[in-house]
Amino acid sequence: MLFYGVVTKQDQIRARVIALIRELGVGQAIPSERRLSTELGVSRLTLRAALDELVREGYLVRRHGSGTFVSEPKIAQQLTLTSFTEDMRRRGMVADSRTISLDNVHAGPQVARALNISPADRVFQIRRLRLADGAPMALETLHVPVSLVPALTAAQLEHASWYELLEDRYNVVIASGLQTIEPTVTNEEESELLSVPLHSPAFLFERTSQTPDGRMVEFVRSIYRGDRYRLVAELSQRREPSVTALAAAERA
Amino acid sequence: MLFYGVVTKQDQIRARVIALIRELGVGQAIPSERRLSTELGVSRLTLRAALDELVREGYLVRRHGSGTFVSEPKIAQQLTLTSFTEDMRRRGMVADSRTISLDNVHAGPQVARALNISPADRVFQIRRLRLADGAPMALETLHVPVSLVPALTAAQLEHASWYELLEDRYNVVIASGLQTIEPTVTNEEESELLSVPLHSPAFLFERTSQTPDGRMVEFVRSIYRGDRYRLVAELSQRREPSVTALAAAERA
DNA sequence: TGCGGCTGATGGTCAAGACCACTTGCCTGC
DNA sequence: GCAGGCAAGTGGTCTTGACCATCAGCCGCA
Repeated sequence: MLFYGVVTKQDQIRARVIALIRELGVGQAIPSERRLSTELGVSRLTLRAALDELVREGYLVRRHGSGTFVSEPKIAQQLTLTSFTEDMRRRGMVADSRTISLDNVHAGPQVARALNISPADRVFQIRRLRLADGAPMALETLHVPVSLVPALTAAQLEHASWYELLEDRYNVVIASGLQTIEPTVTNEEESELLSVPLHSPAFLFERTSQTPDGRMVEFVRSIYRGDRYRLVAELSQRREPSVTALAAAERA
Repeated sequence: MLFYGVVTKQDQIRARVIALIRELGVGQAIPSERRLSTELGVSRLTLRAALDELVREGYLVRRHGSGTFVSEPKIAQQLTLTSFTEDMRRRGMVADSRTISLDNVHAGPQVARALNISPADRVFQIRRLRLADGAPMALETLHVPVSLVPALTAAQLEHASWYELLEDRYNVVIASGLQTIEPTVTNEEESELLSVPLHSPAFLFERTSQTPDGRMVEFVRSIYRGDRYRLVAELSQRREPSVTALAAAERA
């Protein structure tokens, strides 16, 4: 019946529980499942499905026989974010960017395969030096089909988010992507641009991104300084959410 | 009353579906939910709960109105798992291990800080070469307080999972951990053990793990060969359209 | 021959209820 | 006063049954 997006009851419940979570403090218990389900007018199953998702995402912690509690804001899952600017912001640094070159070139075999286009198709090849707190952090080589962003200029890249530019000016929205991470060492050019000694340890990130309907948008190859950048991941056991902080807090 | 392990019906179903998946090829459809649920003698909801998990873990993909299919073996989400053996299994390789040394030593400053103990406390320092399909993949240095596993011997480490050993023999369960990842290059010793040239790119993983009540259990430092190992992360946009969609629906 | 709609099968969602396992605190009996 | 047991409340699991949304292929009509 509803044409505009299917909003399931579960999604509505999710939104209301999130609102509830915001009202409560960390460690506070939300109402019991049975109470919440009657209050919100849904079956316990539906309520649980919504809570399940919130638990998986780290908003809530369940404690069998005791209740469901608002958990510590989580930081994990660094690898789900996409924007250098956002990444640096989370790390408490100020991001900046310096465009080194912008060329209209043939895709060539590797880029063509990554973007699922013909090697003869034209792409913009953009090289940017990424700065954090004013010092070089990463060297980024971005490939994007000319057909997607025909009027792209270097000026547009300055002082503007690449993804906002895509969305606002070219109406291209990125929905998902695949990123691989390898260790490497810097070559001469990279060393010079990043201001590190030759053959310094570095991360090589390769990312492809696509629109909701599966069109490939970009292929990005980034070299991150190993001495300034590292990944952090929280690990948690299968279906054994971390009760640690809560338990400790309550003992205190 | 029931003391013996809790094996839920859902877990049994999961195991049977995984067996089914192994029999089928990538892209093949598994039986419909209704058929599977009657064949396996469980309700459709229970069956779905098991499938949900397998979908989340990447074994299956659902296609509304069409069926549920065996998906490409996925590698993503490396960072949520803890066991080398499991990691390799997911990558379709056979894991093995060779213990190089096992020593009872003082913790020293770095390990003490990681494990939150005194530098004078004694820890086992265990070095293991990790093999995948018979070839060296990683070099692991494990530190664990002697007080936690007083009777540990090298023999116990052979052909047994470290985490199973902890749980079964010493009743130590690991609930969560923190892992950092950096790029590095191999030194002489690492190069020799891993059979790679000197100064080869490699990952340096450092992990600390703790029990549900916050006791630190282990500090692990692993060097992974960069030419054989890489991380893959799927990126997906935050699931916040719920809010806007909800607003739209309520206006309708 | 082509195409459009119909139809059956599939996954997606939801309800109401039941019982189990665990936690907590009260309260009784010692 | 204290310890143990008991009971209420909580999350965990599972069932039966129902309807909706989507897909794919069949079949009849043009």
